[in-house]
Amino acid sequence: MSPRARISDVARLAGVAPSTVSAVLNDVHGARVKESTRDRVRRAADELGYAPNALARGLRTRRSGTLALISDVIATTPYAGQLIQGAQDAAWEAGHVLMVVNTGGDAAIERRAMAVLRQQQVGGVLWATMSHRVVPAPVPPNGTPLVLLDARDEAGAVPSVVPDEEAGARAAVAELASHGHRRIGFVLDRNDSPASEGRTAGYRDALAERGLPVEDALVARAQSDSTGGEAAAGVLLDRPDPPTAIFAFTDQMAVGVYRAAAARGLRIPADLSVVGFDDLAVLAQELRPGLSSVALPHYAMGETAAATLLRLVEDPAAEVPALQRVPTRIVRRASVGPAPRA
Amino acid sequence: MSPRARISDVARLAGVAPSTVSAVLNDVHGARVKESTRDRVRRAADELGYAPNALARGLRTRRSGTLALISDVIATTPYAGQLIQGAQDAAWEAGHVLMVVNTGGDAAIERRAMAVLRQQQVGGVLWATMSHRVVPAPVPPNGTPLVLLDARDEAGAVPSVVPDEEAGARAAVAELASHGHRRIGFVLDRNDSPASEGRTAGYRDALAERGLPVEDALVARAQSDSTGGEAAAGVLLDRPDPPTAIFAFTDQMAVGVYRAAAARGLRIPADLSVVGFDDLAVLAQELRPGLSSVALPHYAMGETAAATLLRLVEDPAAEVPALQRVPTRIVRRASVGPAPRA
DNA sequence: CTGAAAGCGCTTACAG
DNA sequence: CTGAAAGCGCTTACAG
Repeated sequence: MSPRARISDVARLAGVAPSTVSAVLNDVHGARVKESTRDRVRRAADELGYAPNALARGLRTRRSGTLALISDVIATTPYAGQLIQGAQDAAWEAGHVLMVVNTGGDAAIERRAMAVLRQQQVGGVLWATMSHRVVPAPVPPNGTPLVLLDARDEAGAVPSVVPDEEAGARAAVAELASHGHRRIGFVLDRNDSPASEGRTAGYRDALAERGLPVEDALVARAQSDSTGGEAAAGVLLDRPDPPTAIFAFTDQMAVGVYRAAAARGLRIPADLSVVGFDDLAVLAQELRPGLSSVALPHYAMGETAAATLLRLVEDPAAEVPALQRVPTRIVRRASVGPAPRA
Repeated sequence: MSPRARISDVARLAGVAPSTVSAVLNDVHGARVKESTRDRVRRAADELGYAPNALARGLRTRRSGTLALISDVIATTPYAGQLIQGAQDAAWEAGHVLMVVNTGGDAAIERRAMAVLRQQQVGGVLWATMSHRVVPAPVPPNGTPLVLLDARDEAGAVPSVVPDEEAGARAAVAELASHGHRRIGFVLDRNDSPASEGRTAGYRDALAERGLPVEDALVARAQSDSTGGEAAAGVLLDRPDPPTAIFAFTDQMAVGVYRAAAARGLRIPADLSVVGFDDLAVLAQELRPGLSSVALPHYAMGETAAATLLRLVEDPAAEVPALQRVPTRIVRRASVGPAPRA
């Protein structure tokens, strides 16, 4: 077994031709081989520890059994690596292996990556960003199926998989409203990203559906960190008719909401309820009280994107949805309580 | 260009034999080809958008140009995905592509993974855990080089790359001592991991080197989260001769130290200085004051491990260090101040 | 200075 | 029911 066994070694040991070994081991449909011969072949393969050479097979069949994931960076956001895990698991399930390459956002590296992956004959490529963005559609190797992950292309021509920002925001508002809150504030960042737009739409819709006030005085924007969150929450809390609950654009902004509340002698959740977004467990569960938050479905997005890509790999003409929004999930901790009596 | 160009297409267009194309495009050392012929070949390759088929090349040369990274899970710890990024960058730099597979810690999946990677003819495998552990040495595909990442095998027979826990702890103590602290406490978890042992050793050595007190009364163990950190710090702070500074085993335990201090009316850093470990930016930078912390070198570890593996891939008999400890780095924020006057 | 031949390890029609 | 042949797209001696 030192030099790896080849199919011809198995054939010789079993006393058959290589083509018979191939037919048996691959369970070729319609191949008529006596059961006793099959047994001999399988035993010989076992004995030699035979495993087919994927390069030779791929060369012949024109299917390498590989998928690739190209991303700008991995894990700038703490749990975004789950995108890779989900994609890998789905690829693996389907008998594929996943190659990863990071471009650091550099267009030249990205072109080289596409070229190298083409040489490697990857069956398809997943193109991911580590936070939901709209991007110019990348150019895949000639004829290679492509799916965008956590990104949407400007033209909408490439199938893409993104988090359902809107539903996430609606769930946050629902959580607050179900505890009797009527004046629900929203603290968000200053960028015009799909995340901002989606969450804003979800927030307003959820309020409107319930007949709750949708007022500009309930929304404040600031930079997307705890300092910004503190400032924005301060603005809302200092208004004449302040909210009794605040939905924060991110958990980091929610940290600022906690600070703004503390500075004003407001207790959470007795005086103010808070829901964040992202579910950065390491942060949300260490706050006191623990922060309820809407979790981004990184793993599921990776899985969905890989599954979509695989359908395209099997059949390039397959109909796949242009845009799949993957549901978020709300993680309840202790930052939401009943609305205080007016 | 619809069907991909093959080397024979380039040869035909350039009016030479495929072997000449191969020699030119691969810059084969010692191949005598007229400069004018080289030009013709290169122009033809360009014109056809020719890129060699890595499967065919790998089959012939017995080098697939791929490396693999097997890990239990990715990104349970927020920034551990950087391990992958570092490994990928190093592999890429050397003209290799990185395949990843997650086993979820399942031994059966791991065996299958090794088998599949062997079929894929990977040149070498990186075996990673997402937090420094001692493990039974995994069995790589026959003759394939193996390097452990963030893990050490029981027998010490496999080259491995780990963080320098000891130096990290020494740096934390040095940071505190340089601000005049003499009674420096240590709050750690209850597991007997390489991390616990290394950081404990570093803490004691650094103290001893400086002639500072090394006392059991300055060390408290508890579970590895903020609740544990709070309890352990409470024990230390309530003792007759409490520390003026605390080194926490993790940032999460440091959060508990902050709470214990607040509960006792101690301000950070005026009354108590704190240094954490892990540098979970999302947490450390959101605390008030920002937490100084020892950062784990995930990216550098990934790079180092891949570089080591590549040496083994080039030359299986290469001498590589059995154990490489990668330096940590201290990230200063605002939780360390001068020791209060006694 | 360049080309023809063999072969890497498979699978796929096809013949018998 | 099974085997011989061809070929996937390269690279590597080797011949001239």
